[in-house]
Amino acid sequence: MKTRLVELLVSTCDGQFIARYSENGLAELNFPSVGRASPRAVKPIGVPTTIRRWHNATAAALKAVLAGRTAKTLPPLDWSDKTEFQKSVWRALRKIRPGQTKSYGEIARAIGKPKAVRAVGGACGANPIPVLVPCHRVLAANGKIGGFSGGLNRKRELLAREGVKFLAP
DNA sequence: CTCCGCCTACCAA
DNA sequence: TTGGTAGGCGGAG
Repeated sequence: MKTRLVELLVSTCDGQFIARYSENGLAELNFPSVGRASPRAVKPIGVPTTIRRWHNATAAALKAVLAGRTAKTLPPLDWSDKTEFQKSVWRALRKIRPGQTKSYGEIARAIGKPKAVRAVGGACGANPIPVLVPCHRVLAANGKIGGFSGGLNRKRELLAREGVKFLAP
């Protein structure tokens, strides 16, 4: 169950990401939008202690991944109201280490649905917590970069920082 | 039910 | 190699 989300910003070398928390954990992470931050984002005061702790973890993890390193700890992720299929895909994504990649087909096989390749792409596109749930580490079967809802340039950049080589689209 | 998508394997040039 | 494409599946409306 997810009602009102608490919005907090994370300032990084790439701009201000917006993190949204439910009572269960981090529910969404948005890439910095062109322009200024969401006016709805609040400062980390008057925020429940639990959420502040989660946010500290989010901020540290985000900066680590943006630098091409492994996130030591993640806050709890709120995937309630998501489908089982999506959750299974995202769980599989979390097992891919920085610098490693898998193809959509490999993810499909990993979750026991070898033919749901395209649907895996759909779940990646619906990932509400990019970067921390590393959908950018999924490439097309031919070694090409594949797609990315956050914009291919971001995917290229994230992969480059992890030292990953890929073929042109 | 229909339509669409961060895919793939396959076939024709 | 490159380009076109049918198959397959989950999600949204």
